Amino acid sequence: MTSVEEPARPNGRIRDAARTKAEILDVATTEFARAGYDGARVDEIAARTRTTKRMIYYYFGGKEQLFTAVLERAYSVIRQAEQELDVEHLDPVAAIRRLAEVTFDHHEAHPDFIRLVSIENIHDAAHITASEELGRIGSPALEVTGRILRAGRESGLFTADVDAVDLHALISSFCFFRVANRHTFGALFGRDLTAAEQREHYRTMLGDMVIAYLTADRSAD
Amino acid sequence: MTSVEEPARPNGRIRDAARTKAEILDVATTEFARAGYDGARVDEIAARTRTTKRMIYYYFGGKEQLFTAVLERAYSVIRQAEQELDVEHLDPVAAIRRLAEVTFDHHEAHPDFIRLVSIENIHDAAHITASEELGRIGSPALEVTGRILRAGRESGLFTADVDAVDLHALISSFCFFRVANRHTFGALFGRDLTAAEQREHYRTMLGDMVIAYLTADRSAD
DNA sequence: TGACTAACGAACCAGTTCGTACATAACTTG
DNA sequence: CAAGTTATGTACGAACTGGTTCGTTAGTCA
Repeated sequence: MTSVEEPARPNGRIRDAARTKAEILDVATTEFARAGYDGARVDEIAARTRTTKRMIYYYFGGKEQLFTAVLERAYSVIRQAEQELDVEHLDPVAAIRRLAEVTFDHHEAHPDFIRLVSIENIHDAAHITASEELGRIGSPALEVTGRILRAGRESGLFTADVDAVDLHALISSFCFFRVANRHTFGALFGRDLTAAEQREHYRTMLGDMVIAYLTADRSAD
Repeated sequence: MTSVEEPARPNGRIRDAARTKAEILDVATTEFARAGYDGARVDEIAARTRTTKRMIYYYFGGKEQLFTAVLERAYSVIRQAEQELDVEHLDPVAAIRRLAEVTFDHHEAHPDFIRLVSIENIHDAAHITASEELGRIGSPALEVTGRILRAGRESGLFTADVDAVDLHALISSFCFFRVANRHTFGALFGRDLTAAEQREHYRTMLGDMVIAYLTADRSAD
């Protein structure tokens, strides 16, 4: 997520709009993810930047718009990762398992993003709803998923009555919960869902769960 | 969650410690769930009460302790619901399905609780960790779940390698995600996971998923 | 019944927080 | 290189916010 490279310049006033803007976004992402929207302090974000609070208002307009910009960039990262998804050459079962694994890995790799999503939900997705940019992006992975599901159903492998959106919800829920709720879960049940040595266990568990669900014998129904 | 009954008394100063305390907790629960910890305002909580801010500090000590008290009460509600769980007379498959349904229903019925859990996770479960009361309560349902799982495995019905805690995570994740992330999910994918007409679909989906996972044919492994 | 205490209310305070007014320096372009 | 534009830093303030101070009243018990 850190996209600012140090130009290793001496200090003194430098004019580099792109760098300043990107640096503010980087710091703001960390700060909002750490403390929540209301918990985050504009002064604190500015202080961790090589520029001043003035620039936050100059480039983004205010705290609210800054948070929206943070969300927009965070979502664009997933969209990009999804577009690189290459599973259509696999058979349906392997493709879905791969999709689940990619989702799992992405959640694990971006805990800050998970926190931002939690925070945005506490605010009833007000910023996403207001953002034109976020309204336009669907999810590139959904179409791929839809095609795989159709192929799996046509070949008789998949029996479950779900569409791509439902399947996405099912996969995401497990990945999301494991990262987002690890603190309360750990405190209450004494198990760290994100412990490194459990990683493979949960990754396999997710894949098994999804495939078992999709391919379950429903002849008794 | 609303536990304060109106005594229908005329106004003027009344002395009722229990009522005042409970009313503060009720209002604080709503307010924290609505705005998050930092977003919630002590003045606002007081204003929505029939008493004053002074009483919040008198009874709870401060904002932080008030939030902890809110969490403690919210968790005690589930613990109680879990203790009323009566599934051990059912066969393993029916028992687990029932467990999943009860969890599903509880999440749906208590969206405020879900929000509080999200909020607490943003704060790294600091309050739960600090609370003695919350440290003591495990989860009464876990032992029941463990017995069912063992019975299912002994009878050869269940093949999955999971314990009660993992199963609880699996079930909770779907129920939690559906409620907690409904706003961002709805905004991005145009589907309201909590729409009334979809309720049965997702409730069934959860049960099917859990049972399919637990009973999947693993002879090929 | 009168003294004591738990419960309560109004006003206030000190520190914080978002946002802005003003000044100025660094590039760009004619 | 002069004039204009873009980018940047400093200082400040009005409103808010968690927490407290001080005083009062309702219940209760010797």
